[in-house]
Amino acid sequence: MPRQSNTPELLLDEAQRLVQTVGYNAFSYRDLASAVDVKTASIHYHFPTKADLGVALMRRYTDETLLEFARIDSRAKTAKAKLSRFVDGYRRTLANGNRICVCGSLAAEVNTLEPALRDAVQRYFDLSVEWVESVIREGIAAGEWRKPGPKAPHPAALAKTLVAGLQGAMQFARITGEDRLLKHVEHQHLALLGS
Amino acid sequence: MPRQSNTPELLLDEAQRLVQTVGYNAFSYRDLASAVDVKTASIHYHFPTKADLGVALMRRYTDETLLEFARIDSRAKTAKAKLSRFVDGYRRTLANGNRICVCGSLAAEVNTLEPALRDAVQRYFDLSVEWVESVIREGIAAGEWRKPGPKAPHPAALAKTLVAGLQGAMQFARITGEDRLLKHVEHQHLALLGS
DNA sequence: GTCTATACGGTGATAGAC
DNA sequence: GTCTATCACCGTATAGAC
Repeated sequence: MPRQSNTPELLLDEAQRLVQTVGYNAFSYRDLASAVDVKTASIHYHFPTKADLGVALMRRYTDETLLEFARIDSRAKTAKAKLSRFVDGYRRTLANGNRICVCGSLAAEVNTLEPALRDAVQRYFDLSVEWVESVIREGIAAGEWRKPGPKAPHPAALAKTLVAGLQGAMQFARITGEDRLLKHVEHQHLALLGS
Repeated sequence: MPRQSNTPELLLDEAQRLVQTVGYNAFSYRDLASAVDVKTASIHYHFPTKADLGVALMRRYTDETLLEFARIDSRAKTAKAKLSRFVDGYRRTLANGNRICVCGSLAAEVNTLEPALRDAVQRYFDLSVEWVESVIREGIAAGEWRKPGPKAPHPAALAKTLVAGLQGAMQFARITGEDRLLKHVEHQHLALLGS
């Protein structure tokens, strides 16, 4: 995904990297300034407050994720393939310098965030779960997976545990060095669906 | 679990509460001082640096968790009951003012932590997984659950996804208000074990 | 759009009196 | 053990020149 090389985008790139590696509260405008080679005053010109920067970051991050959902929907043929690509996104994030999901990071600091930023994080989780749940229902409708019952949990529950499980797995994996955890989470959910 | 009301313990109580609600980087000695009604200089007397405070907190937290594992081992009869009590600990934490696990919080900030503190977090995860895995193996040996195979994942994988899944579920639940997520994670792992 | 200069509270930490 | 006083630095943020 190629991005324009203007200052705001470069700032968001670096801000995202820092959120994913050290957290939102742990980086400063000075950190961004030195990385992008501008002065902090210039950052305030583009993003008056840090909350503005955070909201802009979440907007871009959410848009890109929704775009990836659409891309997966249009290219993957089976529901299983869609879930596989979905999980692969997390794997690639982790492989990219041991980053975790932007929202997995913000989730831990949620009580310190501006309301607008907190809302954006919640919305991201809602959108992710909504999409995953639709994929699961699609797989059931297509006969790929069994219907909810005594052995198969409901799509709504599976969607939430998958998203939450992947977030937890990324944080766990970053610390322990475990590299098969995301695959385990994926396979366990597939097993619960009967495939 | 009654605690002595001396200053260091009160400071650790408040530090733990803050780590679990806002994160390690988001609270200051001033926050602790006002909560415990001492001056920041007194905190430095007990814990010279913030890293010392963090390490002391992790030591106490880990010790209490190991004590709980021993308590569960001695009181719960079946492996299923042990896992249920284990998950209930997370549920109680979340019910106690929307707190998350100390280590789930620190995990998100791990790249900003002093090495000694980071090591303590990793050790906590290792100990948790180790205990959960032993419970799972015990349940399989006792015939409560089926052996690993094409349908049942290996104990090592299940132990890791359970711990990571519960951590992710707490963070997810705190934001979305979802209150059945921990139960879902527990039930799904039981289902994968065949019970 | 970017800069220099600056304001000003927060931060971990220390010295030394009691 | 706890206090007052103080430090040097870092944090977000702003004013105004270019």
